[in-house]
Amino acid sequence: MNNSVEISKTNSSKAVGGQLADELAKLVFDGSLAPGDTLPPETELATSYQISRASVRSALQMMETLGIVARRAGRGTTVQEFREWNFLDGQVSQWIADYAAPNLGVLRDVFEFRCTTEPLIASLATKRATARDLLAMEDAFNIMEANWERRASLGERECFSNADIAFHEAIYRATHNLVWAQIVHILRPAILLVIKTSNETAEELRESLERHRRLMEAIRMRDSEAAYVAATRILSQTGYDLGFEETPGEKET
Amino acid sequence: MNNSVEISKTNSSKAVGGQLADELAKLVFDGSLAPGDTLPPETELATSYQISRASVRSALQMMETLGIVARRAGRGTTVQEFREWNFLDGQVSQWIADYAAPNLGVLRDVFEFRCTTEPLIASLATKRATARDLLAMEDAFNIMEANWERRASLGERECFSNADIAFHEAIYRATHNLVWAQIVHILRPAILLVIKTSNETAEELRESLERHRRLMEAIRMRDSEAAYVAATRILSQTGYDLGFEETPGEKET
DNA sequence: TTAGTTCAATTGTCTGACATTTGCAACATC
DNA sequence: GATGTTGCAAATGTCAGACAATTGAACTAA
Repeated sequence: MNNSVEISKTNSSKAVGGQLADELAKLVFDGSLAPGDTLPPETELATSYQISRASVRSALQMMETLGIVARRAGRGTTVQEFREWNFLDGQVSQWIADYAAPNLGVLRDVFEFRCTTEPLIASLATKRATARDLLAMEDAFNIMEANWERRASLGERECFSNADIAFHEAIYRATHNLVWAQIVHILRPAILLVIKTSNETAEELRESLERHRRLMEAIRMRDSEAAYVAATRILSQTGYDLGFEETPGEKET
Repeated sequence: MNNSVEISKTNSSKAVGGQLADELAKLVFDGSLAPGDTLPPETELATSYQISRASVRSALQMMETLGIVARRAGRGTTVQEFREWNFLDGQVSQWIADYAAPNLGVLRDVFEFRCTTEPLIASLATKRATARDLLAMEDAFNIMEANWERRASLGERECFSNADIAFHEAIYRATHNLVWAQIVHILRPAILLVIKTSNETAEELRESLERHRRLMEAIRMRDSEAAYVAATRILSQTGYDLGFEETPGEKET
């Protein structure tokens, strides 16, 4: 195996084991390695990437803990089925966001999950949000607002999408419930997918911003029903952008 | 440090690293090691448990990946804050079930989460459940029914609680959504807590069984509203058993 | 005071060896 | 031929010892 990527001990903030985990995760998430496939043995990975077997084991141990691969003495390391992947972990969702093909089945499930839960989360947030939570939402919203015109250009797009993610994260955290706070990780790949997939016009983006503003205001005013509706509308538009729903969802009273 | 538990290479199905991870997890989850505390250095753990440093590192790597500890070169290994723990992971929730004090704050959040979501999950399950899903629910229910009388005795209690867990798991899985399927892991510590905490009479247990039966029937009949109500009632009783709610929740029409 | 230096402690990495597990093939036995 | 046994090769698991890199604190000098 000839690898295009060098793993360096000094030229990276990450440890060697972590770098190899990134490389292997890329292969798994972009489909080069499918569930059931067997990875090269540790010794081969070590010589191939020119690192020690200890570092290889560190990487594989990490991926095993995250449910992505399974290791058995004497047999080797095999890629696990999707359902075994711990994709509510922050590292895994980051890998999905970075490497996964946009049509990964998980992402449709994530959208359905958001449709079911986010209106309730928004509603719950109206009852729990502190000043600090509102500030986090407002900060994120302001960055979105300041960058929406430049969403088309690739450089600024990341700035906008990070703010979009931060906005929704802030709502999850405003529930002050540890379970919702964990689930927040799935937002990153989910929202990045929308932005990569959809090709919204300037007018549509302005409307999207307005929907976010309404949700934020509803939470600020502790208006539970309004927050529920506002969250539903944002997701309805998201579903339309992803091609999951027919109507843009702006027709309700 | 003198350890009461031996770590053996042969007398256990688990690898040495995994055994040490269990030991350290016990210390963390029962409160002997609090967030912010520093663990002994790797070399000390190695001599203390009489295993190699490689195995110690394997254990610590696992706990780091699960968000329970953080390691920094030169500084050592410290216990992370609760919110960093990846308690939607199966291993972590198992540790919570096995070692955590029943008053762990997370468990209250888990209960709130269940109250918000399980009626919706039950409702969704009515639309998705396959024959195989119904079978899994029925199998679990039958085991509960066969063991409810013996719930009091400690030996049989585990049999009942495992069936209880399996019953609720089956409903989550019946959504055929990967996200809900991941979240299923929090059920084990949550349900074990109820069984450990509450001291139900035989009559109350019979009523609990009846509530479960109604939920199962509602899902079988694809009656979305009935499933929603049935799930709500089970949780209402659960909240009462845990001391979170006032009324047993059987008064609705 | 402040900036730089040294130093001890700890995790990160490397190397090489051996132990254990696993599946399979060859073989022996009935 | 069917079946049980043995031996072997491949892979992960564990061990031991050494060195590298990182960090923070104590120390020193301008």
